[in-house]
Parts: sequence; C-alpha cells; structure tokens
Amino acid sequence: MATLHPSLRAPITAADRVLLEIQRAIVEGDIAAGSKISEPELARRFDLSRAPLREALARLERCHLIERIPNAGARVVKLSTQGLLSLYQLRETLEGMACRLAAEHMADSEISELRALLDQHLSTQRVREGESYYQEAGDLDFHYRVILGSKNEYLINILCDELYYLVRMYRVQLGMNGPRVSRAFDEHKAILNAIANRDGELADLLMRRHIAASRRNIEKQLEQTGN
Amino acid sequence: MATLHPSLRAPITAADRVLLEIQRAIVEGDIAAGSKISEPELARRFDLSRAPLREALARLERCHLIERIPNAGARVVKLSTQGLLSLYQLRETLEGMACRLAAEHMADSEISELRALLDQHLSTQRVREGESYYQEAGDLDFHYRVILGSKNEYLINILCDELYYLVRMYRVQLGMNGPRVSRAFDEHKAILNAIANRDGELADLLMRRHIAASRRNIEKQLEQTGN
DNA sequence: TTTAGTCTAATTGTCGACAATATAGACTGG
DNA sequence: CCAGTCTATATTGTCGACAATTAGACTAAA
Repeated sequence: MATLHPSLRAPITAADRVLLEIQRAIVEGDIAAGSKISEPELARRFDLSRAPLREALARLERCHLIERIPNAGARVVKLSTQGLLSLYQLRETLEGMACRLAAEHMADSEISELRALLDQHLSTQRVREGESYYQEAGDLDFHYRVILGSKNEYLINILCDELYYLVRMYRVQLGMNGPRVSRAFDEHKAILNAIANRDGELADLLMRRHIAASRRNIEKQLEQTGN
Repeated sequence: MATLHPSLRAPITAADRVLLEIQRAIVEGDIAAGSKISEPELARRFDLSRAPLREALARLERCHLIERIPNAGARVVKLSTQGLLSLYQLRETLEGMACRLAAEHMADSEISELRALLDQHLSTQRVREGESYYQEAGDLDFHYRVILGSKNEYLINILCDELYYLVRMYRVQLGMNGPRVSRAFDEHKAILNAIANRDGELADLLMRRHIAASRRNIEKQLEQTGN
C-alpha cells in the first residue's frame, strides 16, 4: 500500500507528541493568542526536557502558530484583520489551484469516497444543527481531501502542514457560529460535483467563492469582538 | 525605518550561520543531491555541537532541501522531473499572484528602484554574455523584489523562505546555460512595465509564461543529463 | 541458495548543566 | 520628576554524555 502522508503519520518521538498537544492548545485558545511562550515552564508542564520542546517550537513556528525572535523567545501569534486577509487571500489562490488539479488527478474511487464523506456529514446531527461542521479535523475535513487530491507534494505541504492549523485557529476562535455553517455544506457539494465532472475551472471558481464567503464571516466576527 | 524581512536579517546564532553554509553547499552541489546527512560528521566539519546543527537541519527540511525520517536520519533531496514539475506549477500560481498584488501595492519608489536594478543588470557584463543572470541571490534577485512587493506576509514567507532555495538548486545544478538567459531579462522588463502600469492581470500572465519557459529549459536539461 | 533471526555497531533522540544574551528593576545624574 | 545607565535576574543558545532505536552483518536452518 502507499505510504501515508507525513502529516497524517502517528507521532513517534516525544517531540511529536508534545507538538500535537501544544498545537491543539494554541488552536483552541488554551494558550492565549499573543501570550509569551516560556520554554522552562512548558518543559515542566509537559514533563520533558527543553531539547524536544524546542524541536516542537520550531515546527510551531513553521505553521505560523508562534513567532520567535533570536535570544528573546517566542510568542503565540495574534489574530488580526490584516493577517486574516493575507491568509485567506492566499488560501483562495492555493485551494483554487488544488481544485483545478484535483479535477485532473483524483481517481474515481477517491471522488466516490469524498461523496460518501459528505453524505455522512449531512446525516450527522451536528451539521443540521449548524454547530461545528467547520471543526472536523484531519482527514475528515473536506478541504483536506481535495488538497490531497491535487497530488502536488509542495502544495499539499503548504496547505496541510503550514497553513492548516492557523486557519483552524481563526475558525475555532472566531468563526464557529452563524447560519453560514449549513450553507458551507451546500458549497462543498457543488465543488465536489465540479470535480466529479472533471471541470477544473469551475471547481477553482467555486472554491475561491467558498473561501471568500468564509473569510467575510470571520471578518465580521473579528470586527465585533474588536481586533 | 521599517524592520527588515526576517529572511534578510543577518545571522545571529551559530545555528543561523551553519544553516547558511549548509544551504549554500547543498544548492551548489558541494553536498551531493540524494546523499545521506550524518549529524556527527557535519558537527565535526563545522566545529559545533549537534544542538545548533539539528536546529539548522530543521530549517533545511522546512525549505525542502533535505528530507528527514524519525529515528533514521536525513537525506539531501533528489532532483527529479516530477519534483520540478510540481515546484514550478506552484511557482506559476504563486508568483503570478505576487505580480497581481505587487501591481496593487508596490510604491512608486519601489518600482523605480526595481527599474534601476534591471538597468544595472543590463549594463553588467555577465548578462550580455549570458553567463549567470539567474544566479543573483537575495534581494538582488528580480523575483525576490516583486514577491516582497506583494506585501502578503504568508506569500512572501512561502516563496522567499521555503521554496526559494530549492528553485535555486534546480537553477544552479541544471539550468545555468543556454540562450534563454538573455531572453529572461527582456521578460523581466515586460513584467516590470505591467506592474508600473498597475496592470496586475497582465503582470500575472507574463510571470506565468516566464516561469513556464524557465521550467521547460530546466526540464530539457534534466532529460539530457538523465534523471 | 535463500531466508529468518540475532547480535553488534552506529545513529538519532533526550537529558541536565553551563555560557551568552536580553529583560526588568534599582540607582544616579540632570 | 524624568532620562539614562548599570546591575541582577531570568531566559535562550550551546555543549557533552546517555538512552533508545535502527541499519547491517553474521549465523543457522529450511
């Protein structure tokens, strides 16, 4: 069988495990946005030495969840309107591209599986209740599958490893409410149909619109909360 | 004055310095593509301990110059037709986007400076001789400046920090010859004109073509050398 | 001859301590 | 009362050694 994508492989080292824990803590706000990261404190909290912790911090910087300054330490990123705009601007382009490639490269079997996943989402209570469709993680996520379907290793790496968690952070901390959630499901279905019809151009366009709508939703939330 | 972009800041720590050295060695082929990386050996060679070396290796993985497997070590990436295709496919999209944004956001003064840079390139012997126009590094590089002009922090990070050195590796090891070099200069000029006219759509198109042409040039070389 | 298993050696992952650097506070001069 | 400097403290960067894991050679049995 094909080897699993690195981002999905099980954690091996201690650094891997603590990375997942801190990642979750930052995304869900347990470690507040903008707060300072103390290496000794985190090392005690997770009961390991600073070596694997620093390895984890390096990877957190890679996915833009923290910012490091040499000799001065690290801070959790702050969510901002400007940052949201830049991030989603990039997502529109990249995920649009992913759709175009997915329409070319996805196997029929993968498309069937994705359709089954969407149907499963629909039958789940949470979607109709508009609760937390956006919070599905990992390979359960619709976007995730489409991106993998592009078959472009660099594109996959950027979207799934480097930007994915920051996007989730914005979603979880600012975008988990409103009537938008149920509409998102319909948009996903339209995108999938375009991919199934091998219409890459349309899939590209629909994905860009889908992401733009999602951005506006979070943007509104940011302004209300006060950036 | 504005703070410098991180990728341009001077190396501070020992890890920073050794990173630059190894980066150069890999890009220029001093450390052969596909060869195994030995931490103890490199630590001796650069006369430091494994801690800062591992920090450097983490960043080398980030910019796709090496690939690491937990508990098994690291290898320098191998250049392949497939990899080149994926990389340049992504560059076409991303640098096209950068051009579109640069046409929007670059200050008139930045555009003037870029024009001056191109004129300077032209007057330099090396360009006419078609020798190594492609090998200009850092902020001397035309592409670099356009990307910075996009003013999108994530886009800048991806292109300047994560993909830039791998692109240079393909260029240096496979694409440094042929009549293409002098034509590239003209294409750069056309792109700059589009940006100066604030025509983002045209700049986008021209950049995509420019990169596609560059890809074909390297692709030919790869096939001759035997992948 | 091939293959499974074991054992050895080398490499990677982790630890605790030390050195270098930056932040915070007290102190002095204006 | 404020600005600037200096010192003390805490944090980050680096080191050398140890533990855990893997790759490869060797042996033995089918």
